[in-house]
Amino acid sequence: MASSTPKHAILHGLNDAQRRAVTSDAATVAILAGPGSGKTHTLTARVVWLVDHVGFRPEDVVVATFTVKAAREMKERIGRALGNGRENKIVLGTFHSIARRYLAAYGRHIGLDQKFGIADSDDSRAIITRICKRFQLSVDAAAARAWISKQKAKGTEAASAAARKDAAKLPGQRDLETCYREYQRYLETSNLLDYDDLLVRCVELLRKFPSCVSNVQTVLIDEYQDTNGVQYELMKLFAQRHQRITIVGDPDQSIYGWRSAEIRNLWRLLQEFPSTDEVSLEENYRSSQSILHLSLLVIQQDKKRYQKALKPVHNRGSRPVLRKLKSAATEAEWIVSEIRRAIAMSGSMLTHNDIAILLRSASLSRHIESSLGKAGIAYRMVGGFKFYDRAEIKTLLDYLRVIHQPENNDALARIMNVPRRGIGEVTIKSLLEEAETSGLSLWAVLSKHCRGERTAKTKLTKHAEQRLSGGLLRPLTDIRRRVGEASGPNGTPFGLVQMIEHLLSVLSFEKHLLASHPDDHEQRWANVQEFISLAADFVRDLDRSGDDFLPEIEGLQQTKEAEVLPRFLANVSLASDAQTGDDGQENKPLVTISTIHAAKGLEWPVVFVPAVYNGSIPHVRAEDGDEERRLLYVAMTRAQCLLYLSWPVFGSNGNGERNELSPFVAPVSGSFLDKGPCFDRPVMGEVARILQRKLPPESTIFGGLPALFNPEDNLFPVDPEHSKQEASAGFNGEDGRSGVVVPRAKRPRLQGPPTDQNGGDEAPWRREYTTTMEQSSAFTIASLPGFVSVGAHQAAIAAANAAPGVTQTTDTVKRSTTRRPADQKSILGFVRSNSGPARPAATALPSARMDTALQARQPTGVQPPQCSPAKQAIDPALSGHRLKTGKLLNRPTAASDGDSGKRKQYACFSSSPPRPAAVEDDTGTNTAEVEDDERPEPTRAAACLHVTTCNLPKGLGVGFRRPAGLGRENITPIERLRKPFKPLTISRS
DNA sequence: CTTTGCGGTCTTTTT
DNA sequence: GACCGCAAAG
Repeated sequence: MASSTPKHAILHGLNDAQRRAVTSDAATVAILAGPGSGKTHTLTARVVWLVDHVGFRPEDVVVATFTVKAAREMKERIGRALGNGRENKIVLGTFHSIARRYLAAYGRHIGLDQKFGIADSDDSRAIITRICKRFQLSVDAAAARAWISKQKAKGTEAASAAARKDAAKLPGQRDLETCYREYQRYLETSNLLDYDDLLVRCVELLRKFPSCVSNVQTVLIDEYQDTNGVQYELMKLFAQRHQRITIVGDPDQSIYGWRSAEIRNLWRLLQEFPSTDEVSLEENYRSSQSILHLSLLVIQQDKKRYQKALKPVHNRGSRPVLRKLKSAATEAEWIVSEIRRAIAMSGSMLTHNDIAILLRSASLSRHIESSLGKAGIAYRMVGGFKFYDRAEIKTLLDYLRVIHQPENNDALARIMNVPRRGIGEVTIKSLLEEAETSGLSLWAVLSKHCRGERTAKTKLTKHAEQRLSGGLLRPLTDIRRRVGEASGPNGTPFGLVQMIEHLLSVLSFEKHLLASHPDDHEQRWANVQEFISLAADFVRDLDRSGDDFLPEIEGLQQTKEAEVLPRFLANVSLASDAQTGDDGQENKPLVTISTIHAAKGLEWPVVFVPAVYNGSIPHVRAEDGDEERRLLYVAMTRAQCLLYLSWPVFGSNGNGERNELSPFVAPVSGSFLDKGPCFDRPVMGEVARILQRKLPPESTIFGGLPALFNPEDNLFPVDPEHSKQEASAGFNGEDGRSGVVVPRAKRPRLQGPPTDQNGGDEAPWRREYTTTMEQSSAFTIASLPGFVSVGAHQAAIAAANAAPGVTQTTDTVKRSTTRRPADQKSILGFVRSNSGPARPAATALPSARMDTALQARQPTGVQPPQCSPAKQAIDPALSGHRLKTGKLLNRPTAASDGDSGKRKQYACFSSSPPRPAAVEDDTGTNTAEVEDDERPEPTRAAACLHVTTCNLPKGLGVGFRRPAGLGRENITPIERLRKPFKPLTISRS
């Protein structure tokens, strides 16, 4: 074996199912698993396996993720495992960035100008608004934009089918189409691609010139449930040569439906690649049992979902909290008080880094940010406002874009009067119109006018003309020229940073800021400085690890991307956020505030999910209620040890509007604590075990408590309304029918006045027994004494598994089957049987083993790889994923659900984990084991406290470049491929 | 024609 | 609390 990494090292620390997924020799592998089951870890290991063990060249492996953050993390992890910087050769990134890379290299084959720019959402909005005005279209610009984006995202296959179907449709349709057409025409003349175009054009490229990807051996996709139509096509096209695809996903975490993500793509894949090896990972290594239990109670309200097993590995932990507060402001204060309490009562075992506040909308952060700020707690905000969205940064970027692409009318129009040049809105609009109707670019109109070659129809004052010519056109032309010279032999280097600095001085940018933002010009100027250092970092990282390397393919000309500027601009457009440099500010612990969407794939020991009221989750404007529920599920399953949901009873817009508890939470509200848990020794001990940390001795903890510290969560009334009889009683009606075991909501005990409860209560943390660190090893089972490292523990399990006689492995571990449990059907089978018209779901293959399931789809499996057969198999109701909760039209299972709550017979899926409350958590199975692979990276402190930037380790955002042709032996891809696959380590019967 | 000041309107999620 | 449209002053 020519493996650089020994096999056992790749597989080290993986459980059986993960191992099977990693080593599977099937061409297509689908890994379906719930949160915290090590999906990404498994995918990473498979990449390493494919490279080091199977022998694919890294540059022949494509790994696509959905978000920039995921791509960064993936790259870092692969880098750690692979070493030698080989991760830089892998074609790894978001779908959009990979597509851009291919278009930059080969785009001219499909007639794409090499210097194409990327139109961001602001650009497209502006363009579409203008088009709607000019053509007097009777459509809302925003709606048109959404429609156009949907059209593109559908993918060509679906689009052509749809086109036939609704040929004659709504009256608005015509206008929409006109708008679409004009929009595309405009983008083309400005040499711009919008986000969707990147994918669409790449599909076109790979379809017409398959040789571009002829080297690709295998394709791996993370968060597959979020792919949309085009991305699905793109995936297949990348893999067109060898059809080797590995996907990882979880239908329950599909939260991008609004961006045209299609869960259906999962069925579609299984349909089109019938011999796909399905692997499910069932152990949850992240959360405590009680967190998992409650999360499942929430997600199971969706009766149409494909149910997967999810087995907690950890101990029970403390029950999640559902806290009711008076207002959003109180809620924020309460969060601060709980953060302080948790940290203090853990003796600083927990730090701010361990805490996340996850929001449905970024705008909800206002109160929370101000409370944290008042309390002096440092935080960072992920998602929401972005660094590059700041006005001053956008202006600078627009200047850079115009330097790069003079024909970018929108950018030019935006900067024409910034800094002020005495040119108003009206003039600019008129000039833009003139440019568009005359077929010239705005730049051309202006420069011709100023040179006297052609007089613009629009009147310009002498003053404006002068400033335009001297302050805009000339300097930019000048910069452009100097960039050109720099690439010559002896030219003085005029790098990106110099360019920006030059620009700043030519524009007197600091003065401009002072004039236009007298209040906060300092902050804004600081942002500009930050921007410069970002650019410097980018240039440096480009030198170090390179970017955008695509392997050479024989007989196919690549366009080399030489210039820094276009790459910088592309990086900005495609990166969701800036990575700030390592400017001073050591690793100060920061609380994370994030949108739920941006938190996917991450985990924290302590998670707050505020604003769980109707209108926030589910959001008022949300179209798909089930998706909103999944969103809540994603948020809840980020938590490892402590989970807090909360909601303000009264809306914050003054007029005493009442909120309603989220309907996803209300039915199970009784399963929550109504206030923060008492952090006594056992509770904190469990936290420590889950996190594998050392809990300081009690003396240290109490010694460190500030004076007058309140050890309980009783600063705020449990029922802020004082009325004892309202609450959530109304929601319990459905429970019996839906079969969810819900303890009756407990009436919150009436609390005394919030202030004076301290002395009276018996101090709950002062237990009779003291559990010291040493004694706490007794919590864990004898065979694995004390706190062990993950690696050691995994090794122990592995060893135990290897020796069949040894019984000390826990039940949980032993049952970590490598396949679906006996009563869990293939996900494809699930779809099939659900789509059957009157088939009682419960009887459908009640004990289908995988083999039978496989057989079941074999006959139909041989199908033309078109989407039509797949469509047939999908229950339309399901594919829409739009079924309302509780409207369970007389399902035959309803009856069986009702009776004795032993083990629910879910319609054709597995035994599923809502563990009855009676299950003992101390069966000795739960050693403190943790898979830390999905722990968020420690992040650097922001430059200042309240900046909303996300700091990630540097050097990971950029792609990679390698001197072409270096270090590559003359082994053709084909020969590589011929290498025998390693036989499976796990026997399959 | 541009700038400034005022009042009414809305507030998802991301590449 | 930020953004748009409108009216009046420079």
